[in-house]
Amino acid sequence: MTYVDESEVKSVSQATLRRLPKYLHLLRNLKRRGRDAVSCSFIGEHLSLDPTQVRKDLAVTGVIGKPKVGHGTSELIDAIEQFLGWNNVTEAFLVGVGNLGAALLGYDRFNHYGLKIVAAFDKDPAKVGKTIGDYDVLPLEKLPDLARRMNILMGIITVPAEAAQSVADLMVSSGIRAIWNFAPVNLQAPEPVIVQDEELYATLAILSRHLAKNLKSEKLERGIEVNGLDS
Amino acid sequence: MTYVDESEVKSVSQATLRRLPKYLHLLRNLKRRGRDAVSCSFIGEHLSLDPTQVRKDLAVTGVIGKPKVGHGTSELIDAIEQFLGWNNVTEAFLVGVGNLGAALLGYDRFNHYGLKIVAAFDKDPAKVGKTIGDYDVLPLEKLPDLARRMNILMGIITVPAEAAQSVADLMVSSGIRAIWNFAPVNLQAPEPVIVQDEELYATLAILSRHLAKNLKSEKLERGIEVNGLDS
DNA sequence: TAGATTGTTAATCGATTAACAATC
DNA sequence: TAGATTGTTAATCGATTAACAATC
Repeated sequence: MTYVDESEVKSVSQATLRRLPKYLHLLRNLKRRGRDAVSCSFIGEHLSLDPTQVRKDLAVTGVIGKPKVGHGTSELIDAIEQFLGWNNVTEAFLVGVGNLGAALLGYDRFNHYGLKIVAAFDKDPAKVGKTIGDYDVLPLEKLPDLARRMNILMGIITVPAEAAQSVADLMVSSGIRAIWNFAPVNLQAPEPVIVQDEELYATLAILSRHLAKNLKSEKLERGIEVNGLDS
Repeated sequence: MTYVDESEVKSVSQATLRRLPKYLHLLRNLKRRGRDAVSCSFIGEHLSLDPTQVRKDLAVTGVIGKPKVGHGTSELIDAIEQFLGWNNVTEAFLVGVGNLGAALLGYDRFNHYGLKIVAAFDKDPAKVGKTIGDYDVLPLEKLPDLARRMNILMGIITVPAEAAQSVADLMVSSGIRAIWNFAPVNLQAPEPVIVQDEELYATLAILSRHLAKNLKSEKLERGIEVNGLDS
């Protein structure tokens, strides 16, 4: 039995964590428009979510609302930011300066989400030394030493699938604890490192299936009697 | 009661749909290496998934395996591609030629996933007329007419959050049925259109929370007695 | 044949949703 | 005060996992 207090560092479902940025985004908009309190029903309506779910999600941050009033907008924003650590900046290294990598380097909005990419690396000698936006592309060999010295905890992988695991290994052995992986492969990493895949093709699959199904339905409907009564 | 046969056009959980591209990617690799049959346990091991889950997922495509052998690699690949409609090319329009939009335009791998971006649009007159990779950036006003004439069913939104809903509305009114949304907002679209958000910040939230939690644990551990026994 | 693997039914688990007392 | 909204406990729902007979 360890004495790391679970109420202090409790585990929250990924589903909840994924919704928190949506709340944050909405709340920031509301605040900008001068709204200083908001109910969970209001949030739910705007994000197409069940109000009870909103309430439960927000509860993980520790905020307490006022009956009949709701939650203070600023208070809620602060609570979510603190819960996600977005009140502090996390510095990250990015490896793989292709199209996608370059796009992320140029993405200036990450600073609202606690993230700052501080260096970019590539294995390809043709890319090393080039400048992309504000970044000089560094050789991959320099990553371990720099990561240690700068105490970098987050790595972003935007290399082709084949190279992704070896980059992950390098990151892990350099002290990186959290990996944001854009390559379409299952990466292995030992505790306490976590890997999160950005599965572009997963999203595409849902859209593609929707269209494929529609086409099929239409064909069927053309051949088969359909009446409009439901049930 | 409609006579659209549910066994032909059945509904599959999003979780399953999201895993199909992973299977596909692995299977293509295996095929390339000359493997012509594969068991669900093997797939599960490589993707860190329960073998029963793999079996159920693959069942939606209609493939039938052989006891003791597994499934034919090529057969499985074909089945998944057909199920997702990736055996045919879906043509898509992209709106918003910023960093991310440009990256997607330059992404040459989509053709393995049934997608072809055929035109790029932007509202900003400064960007219209420019060439990005193989694409001439067209003015947004041209989208409706072109979409109708080319029978475009998929739209990709890479504009800022504020502009996303109006772009979505334009797409919907131009006959587009599936929207891949990279802007961090909840978009509304009427049936039978579906919107899928690519929630970059959702993934980031999970990673950030992991790091924030780690830091907290470490602080706690420094102050509080911890012993290594579990349970 | 023996046993690896299939497909399917049942059990478990966790997340979402509903119900409701507490309260500003 | 009355009622909108909270926080929480219980019910529902769906997805994952386990169990097992069928079979090449």
